[in-house]
Amino acid sequence: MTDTLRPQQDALHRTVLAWYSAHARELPWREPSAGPWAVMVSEFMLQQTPVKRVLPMYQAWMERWPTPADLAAAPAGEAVRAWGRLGYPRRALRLHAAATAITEQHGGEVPLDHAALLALPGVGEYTAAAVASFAHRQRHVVLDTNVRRVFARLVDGREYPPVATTAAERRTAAELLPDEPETAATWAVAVMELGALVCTARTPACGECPVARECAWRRAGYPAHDGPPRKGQTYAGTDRQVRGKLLAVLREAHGEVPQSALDSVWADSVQRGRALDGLVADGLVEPVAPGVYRLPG
DNA sequence: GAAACGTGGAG
DNA sequence: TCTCCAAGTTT
Repeated sequence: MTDTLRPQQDALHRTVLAWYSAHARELPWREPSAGPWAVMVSEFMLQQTPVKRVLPMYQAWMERWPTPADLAAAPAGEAVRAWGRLGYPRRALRLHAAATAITEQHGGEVPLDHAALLALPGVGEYTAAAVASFAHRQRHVVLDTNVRRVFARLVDGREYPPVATTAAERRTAAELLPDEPETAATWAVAVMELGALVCTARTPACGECPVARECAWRRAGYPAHDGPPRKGQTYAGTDRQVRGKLLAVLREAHGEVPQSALDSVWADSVQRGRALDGLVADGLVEPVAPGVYRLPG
């Protein structure tokens, strides 16, 4: 950062960090006792999934598999089953695969290095940065949907960030990131928390916002989002819904499942077959004999 | 870069 | 009821 902006940034940092220390939620993966594995598990579960729904699954998961080696020792299908209705079950498979890689290639310890984290199954740019920052207290740009929205409003004066992450967003986040690693790590989670609790997507609580006075969006009079419409997702009638129904049957039946049990959840046999093939291709379902399926061993 | 990938709660 | 959205990753 430039020297002229430094006093301004220091003030911003202090304000947000003070807000965080007063308002941060107490979440199990933020406890001092939570190690890198706990952080990694929480990050996988939190991908596109609200905290409220993650909490109970997370608790059960960590009790059952307290270390990567514990999870790696279990069949992948057990991970898929324990994932329950969290959604995007491929995450369970990838978390299991990540645990296996950590056990076999990293001596059972979650890697410290951002690049090594990124190489793990299911770990993308965000999750690698989050684990390196939150668990290992390193300095990284952590850009999730909350942070992008906060900066879009605070810095760019827009209601929402662009559809896809841009270089400009990365630059903004990098410039605002405190120099000291420990401070940067807390700043990252603090901005995220601000986006989750105050600077929310639907109805932001600007009256509670510690940086409202500095907010470009507020200064501009809260202009409504203009750009291209934000992607809406349809679900009813899609292959996704069928996959969900099929996998639910497999999860709840402990053991092998006959074709007839799967046939009963969706009438359209063409779509049903396509969905089942997809699940098998993804490794979420294992054919054990003609017309017999189960979760992967 | 677009599209696929689950599920449930809130407004 | 129906749309929007939630700590993204992979192909």
